[in-house]
Amino acid sequence: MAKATLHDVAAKAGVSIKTVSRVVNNEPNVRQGTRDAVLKAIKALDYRPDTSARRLAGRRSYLVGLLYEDPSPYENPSANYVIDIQGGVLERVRAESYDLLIHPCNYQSTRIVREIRALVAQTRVDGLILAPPLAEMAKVASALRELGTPFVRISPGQRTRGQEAVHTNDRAACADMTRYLVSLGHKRIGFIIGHPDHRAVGNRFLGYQDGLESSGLKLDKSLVQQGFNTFESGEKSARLLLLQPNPPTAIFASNDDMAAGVLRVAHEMGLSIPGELSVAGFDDLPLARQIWPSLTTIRQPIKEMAAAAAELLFAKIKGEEGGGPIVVEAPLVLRESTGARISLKDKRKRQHSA
Amino acid sequence: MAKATLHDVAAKAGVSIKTVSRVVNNEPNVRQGTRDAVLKAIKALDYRPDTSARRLAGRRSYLVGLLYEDPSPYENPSANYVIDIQGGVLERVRAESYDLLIHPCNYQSTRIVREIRALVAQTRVDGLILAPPLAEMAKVASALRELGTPFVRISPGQRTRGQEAVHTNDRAACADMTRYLVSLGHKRIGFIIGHPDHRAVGNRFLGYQDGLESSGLKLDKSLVQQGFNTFESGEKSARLLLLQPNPPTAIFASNDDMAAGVLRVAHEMGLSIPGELSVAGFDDLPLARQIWPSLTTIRQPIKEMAAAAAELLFAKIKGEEGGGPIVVEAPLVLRESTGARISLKDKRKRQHSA
DNA sequence: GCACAAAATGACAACGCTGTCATTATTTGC
DNA sequence: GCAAATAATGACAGCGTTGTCATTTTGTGC
Repeated sequence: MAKATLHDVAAKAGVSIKTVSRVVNNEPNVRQGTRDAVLKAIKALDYRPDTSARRLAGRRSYLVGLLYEDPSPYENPSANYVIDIQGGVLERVRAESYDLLIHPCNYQSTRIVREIRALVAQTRVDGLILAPPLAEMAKVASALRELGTPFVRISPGQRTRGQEAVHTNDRAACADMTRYLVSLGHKRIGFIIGHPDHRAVGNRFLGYQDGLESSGLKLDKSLVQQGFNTFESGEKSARLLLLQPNPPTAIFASNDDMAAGVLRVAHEMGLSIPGELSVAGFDDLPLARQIWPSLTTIRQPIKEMAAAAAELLFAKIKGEEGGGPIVVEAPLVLRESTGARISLKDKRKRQHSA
Repeated sequence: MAKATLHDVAAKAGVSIKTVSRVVNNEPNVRQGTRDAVLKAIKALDYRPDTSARRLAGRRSYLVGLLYEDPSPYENPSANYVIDIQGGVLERVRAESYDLLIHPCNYQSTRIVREIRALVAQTRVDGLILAPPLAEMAKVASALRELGTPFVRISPGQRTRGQEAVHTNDRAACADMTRYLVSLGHKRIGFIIGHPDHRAVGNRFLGYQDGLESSGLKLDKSLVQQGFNTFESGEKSARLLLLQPNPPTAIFASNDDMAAGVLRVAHEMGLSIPGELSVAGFDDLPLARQIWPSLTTIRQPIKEMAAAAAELLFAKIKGEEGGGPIVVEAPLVLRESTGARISLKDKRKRQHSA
């Protein structure tokens, strides 16, 4: 059975191909009766518009691009993150019968803007979705604006021009986590800052500060280390934090990979967790459930964010206004790596009553 | 600057568009001088053939599909695996200026064959790359043969019809790993079999048996458990293995996720690693370096395999014969989770002091 | 050199759709 | 109820390629 075309449908419905085209594209000025007849013919013939023909004839490409940091090099962000983003975007993209063009890249490359320009020029994508850390690169955004290509960013650091981005409430969630640690009895809570190029992760540090403040604790700079989102940088920061004279009793890392690094160092040092050290992360990677002890963290609903971003992008492509920025809730996930602090004095009573 | 078309190039080179088309597609019957002139014009105008137009006019779609098991559900195979596959395939696909269609799916779905049929019918892909476990589904393969769509499989279980697949030497590598464990002094080596639907992983069990045999050890069925490639099934199998009267001193899991599960159970049981229990996995996921202790495993060069698969697919699409199946080496990676066995005497001392 | 085969090139119609504009129904206003 | 306005529909030319087939050029054998 050969593939049905507009002509087949038109013949079956007794109208012209242009009318069928109008129905398919939801254009106005088609009588309800005609529309129904066409719809019926489409269904009967299982007609699907040919994307190549549409691309060739029309102004649209029925293509959206997804730009993300290539996770294959070891030191780069998690594959799970990218997979979830792809999954969320694919879902929406398919629903619109668009195609998805995946494009892993390297945000540090000096040619990144040229690369993106070339991508847009060659593929003629109708729109682009940017994942961090590309989402927050000003030069990328301005290049795209100049090209007139609609785009939506996932978790950019700042909320300006909000309606083209999807955020999580990282800051508030981190404040909550910090207060939770305080509620367990911790007074010296270490923090590992995320990669400086990744501002959304920077907001997590602000949340930590908020949490301290609202708990009546002061920020102690000796308890804060700069990490780089990697497992290894988590290890390094953990050593710096734990080997000082008055080490923290809890460490809150800006992401799970670094938290996993902290856990590893703690194991090496023979610290019991959470008895002697509580550890918290952010992201809720699969890893968080698989390491030992399982990691208290904050769940980032990545797939949903990606789906929301795609939704937003389609609205932009269709020229719809408003909708505004989308903020998705990131809930705390309490697991084994955090617990009541055991000080030199016995605080086990507390544990029992809690 | 508007995009250059065949016409522009033809005008500049002083030939017809058909001749330009011939040059672009490397067709025969073009004089060298003409070819050079056209090539020069192409370069000068930075001409790139329009994929949509090609798809529409020609028989080819300049599209290859990548089918893999959706890794988003928690219990499913690793995201890293998929990312590496995508990376390897993308590399080759771009080099051929083809497009890549990613298609996560669910191999257990009853409609999987229909889904793939629909995919082929709608997108008209020129070829397909199948990742496990879809790579070894007979009904998928036969449906594709029937449709006449070229395809290449990555790590299918068996080596029949080899020239359309890329393998690793899993069996030999697992035999090596087993012998390595024996060389450390282990005589009771547990094994966790992979998912029964994933035959390539089944070969690993055969390798384990080979290794035992060549070391003069007999297969003890009480030391073998059936796993399902997941972290959780690794935990479960580990408990069954370790809680029996005469537990193994080493456990070799068919993949890293399960090995991570074993590690976790060992921690819970207070077993020191590798002192009281050695653990080995297979895959060398990033996880393998991040858990504690780091995992001895076998590296599967997934990205290279995927690139090789794409290469093979293009050869098939072009109708080239031969080349045969590709086998990629999987090297052992020795880390902290395996070590010399501590004798019964030492073990007792330790237990007492602990 | 000449007839003929083979190689090189070109003309032109698809491919399946959208955009433009002309044409034909249907309302609307008064 | 009639002209003008508006809604509904259709005819047709591209979009940038490839495939087919006709035409021209070059090469070959004798």
